[in-house]
Amino acid sequence: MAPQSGGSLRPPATLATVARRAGVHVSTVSRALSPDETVRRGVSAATAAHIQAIADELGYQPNPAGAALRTGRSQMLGVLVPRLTDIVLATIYEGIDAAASAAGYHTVVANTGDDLDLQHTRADALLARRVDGLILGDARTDSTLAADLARRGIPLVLVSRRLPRRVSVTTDDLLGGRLAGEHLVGIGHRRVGVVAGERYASTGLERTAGFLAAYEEAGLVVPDRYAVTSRFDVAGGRAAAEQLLGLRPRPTAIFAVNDFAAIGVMGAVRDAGLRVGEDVAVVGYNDVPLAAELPVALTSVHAPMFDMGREAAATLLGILDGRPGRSRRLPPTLAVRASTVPGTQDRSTA
Amino acid sequence: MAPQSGGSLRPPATLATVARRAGVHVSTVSRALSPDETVRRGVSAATAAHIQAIADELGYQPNPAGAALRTGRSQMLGVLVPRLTDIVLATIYEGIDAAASAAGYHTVVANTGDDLDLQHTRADALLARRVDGLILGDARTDSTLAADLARRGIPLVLVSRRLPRRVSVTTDDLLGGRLAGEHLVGIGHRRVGVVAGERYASTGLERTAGFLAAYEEAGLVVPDRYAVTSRFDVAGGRAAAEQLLGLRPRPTAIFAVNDFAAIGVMGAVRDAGLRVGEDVAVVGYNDVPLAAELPVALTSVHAPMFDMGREAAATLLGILDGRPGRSRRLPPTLAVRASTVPGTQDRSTA
DNA sequence: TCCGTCACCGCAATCGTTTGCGGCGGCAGC
DNA sequence: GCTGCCGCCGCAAACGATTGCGGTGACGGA
Repeated sequence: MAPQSGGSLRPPATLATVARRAGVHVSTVSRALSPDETVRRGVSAATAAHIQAIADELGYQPNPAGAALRTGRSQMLGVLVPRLTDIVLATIYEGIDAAASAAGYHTVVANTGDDLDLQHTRADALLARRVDGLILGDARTDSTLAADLARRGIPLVLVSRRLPRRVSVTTDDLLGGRLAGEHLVGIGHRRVGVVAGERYASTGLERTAGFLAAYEEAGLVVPDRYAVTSRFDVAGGRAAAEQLLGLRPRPTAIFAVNDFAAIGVMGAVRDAGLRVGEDVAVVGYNDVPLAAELPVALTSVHAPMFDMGREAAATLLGILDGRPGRSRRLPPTLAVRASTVPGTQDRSTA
Repeated sequence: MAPQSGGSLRPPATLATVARRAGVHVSTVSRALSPDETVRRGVSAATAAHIQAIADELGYQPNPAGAALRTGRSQMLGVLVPRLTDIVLATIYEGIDAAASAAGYHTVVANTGDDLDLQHTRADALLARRVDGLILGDARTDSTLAADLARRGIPLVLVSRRLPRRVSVTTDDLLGGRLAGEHLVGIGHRRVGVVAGERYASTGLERTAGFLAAYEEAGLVVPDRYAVTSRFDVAGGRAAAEQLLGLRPRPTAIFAVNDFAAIGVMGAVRDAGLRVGEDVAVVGYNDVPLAAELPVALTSVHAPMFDMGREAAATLLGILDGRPGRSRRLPPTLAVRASTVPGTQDRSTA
């Protein structure tokens, strides 16, 4: 292990070092320095202060290996994501890490690329590291991973995507899809297409369902072939949009369940010689920072990604403390921009 | 600690468990299961196989806390980045993690937001976790952090940004800037502007220097006021570009040391009623995936971000093994697109 | 037959922390 | 003055893995 802050190049201070200097037993030092207040009460205020001073002077930092060995808890959380280069997951992860480190936990993250085998492999690697719990950002409806982990008693919280009987923190994707649908209905689009994302992700499924529900309630039905699955990236959105734009009658608006897919849609619209916002309206989902910066600013369902991460971590920490975990669906809002209402600068329903 | 893979809900198997079942001493099990081949040779092939079989059957996973306590090494690397939501750093981090996990190491990452205090705080938190070494993705020329860590003997590698006397893995930013400059010179731009990034980052400084050198060698001098500092994000690029476009004579091309700044530049160009690529050429740096997908595809200096991360991790692992660390500058290439040569689909010098 | 060599394995200490238990005072109550 | 209580602290046993050292047995050579 690397030399620590205690001094230039000597071995880091331990409880024993502090104890010797303070003229007390290591157990007393351990108690005096405990974060747990009830434990700290086991030592008098005077000696506690004395020990604290010496610990500071020596730059004492508890060795997590020793603590983990004794307590059986590593103070680390594992996080699985499809990929960290996706800004949505990266933002969620930042929220997770913020909440975790505020509680004295560290997080270890791993990419799975939405690959079924890799999910298991990476989860096992994290568990081999003895993480205290897991946050899954890549739950798939066609995977047994979450169920397996739950059966093994691993403290577990899903984020971003949901699964039937598991604790999860997501946006209210049904509502988000509905917001998008109501918006397009409201501005007069009667023939619309949906870029629905991967069929194994609850996000795409529910956003699509909410969107279609809004249309149904308006008495408009969206034929099946106007809703196509897709990858979540730019290329996926582009391919799906090309398919939709080939339909007759051509849709006058397209809802993509993900901003990057929406960017792909915009590209396909341009390539077809049509104008985004004028000829074809486009709505995305998540409202990533880039959405407002595009040449034609993208109307998007705003999702509180950072908050989702924070809540997910808080929920998992609660479970580790023995409190029951409850699923939450954070409310999305709609940010209307030029891709559906040309001339709009930026306004947001909130 | 969470129940492990060994069984449904019983405590995870330990060396002792395996030893008892195998009828040997724990030390023999430890040796038989060691990743180090020379250690493994201390036990006969027969017993090793027997032990291995039982370990597999029991799903034995070594407890890292025990190993870390004894060996003094945690098999964890700490990584500091400005922010993980920056796809450049996220990609570099993926490279780091790929190399680290292939070598049996885990990585712990922390955001510093390029904040001087936070850099120290987060580094200390990582060291308190007893990481075996540190990779700094947020080195600043005006910070003493790297020097402090080096003085304390912490194994250290910089990535993305350089610092004079430290081991680093970066792209050859001087060359990258030069490629951008030579390209613009070559297509006839004589009056150019530079969005130079933050003055504390070697990336912006060297990319700018390389760019200016290319112009000097062409006998063209870029006046000081045509090179402005900026933040690295879209808004920063936009603000800087507004300033540049206000100059007379107006530059006919702008080089931004970062793709997101370049996107901001493109926005400012449009807002000024000019056409990107036609009236004002724009060049970015890094060649993030989005660059090729923009409505006007962005010419950009391609940087091997994933490889940088992988090399940085490999270098740090080498240092941990006692090998001397050597700095590397990976060669960038230029991807020419429509933002400088209208009509270009996509071609890349490689 | 005896000794030396070597391969294989066990012994036990050690890393640093936490925590149940017990001891030792001092103080109050009777 | 004795007993009981309680606040404060020390003792020692864990937790799980690694490793220097020494022991045991087999085997070969003389």
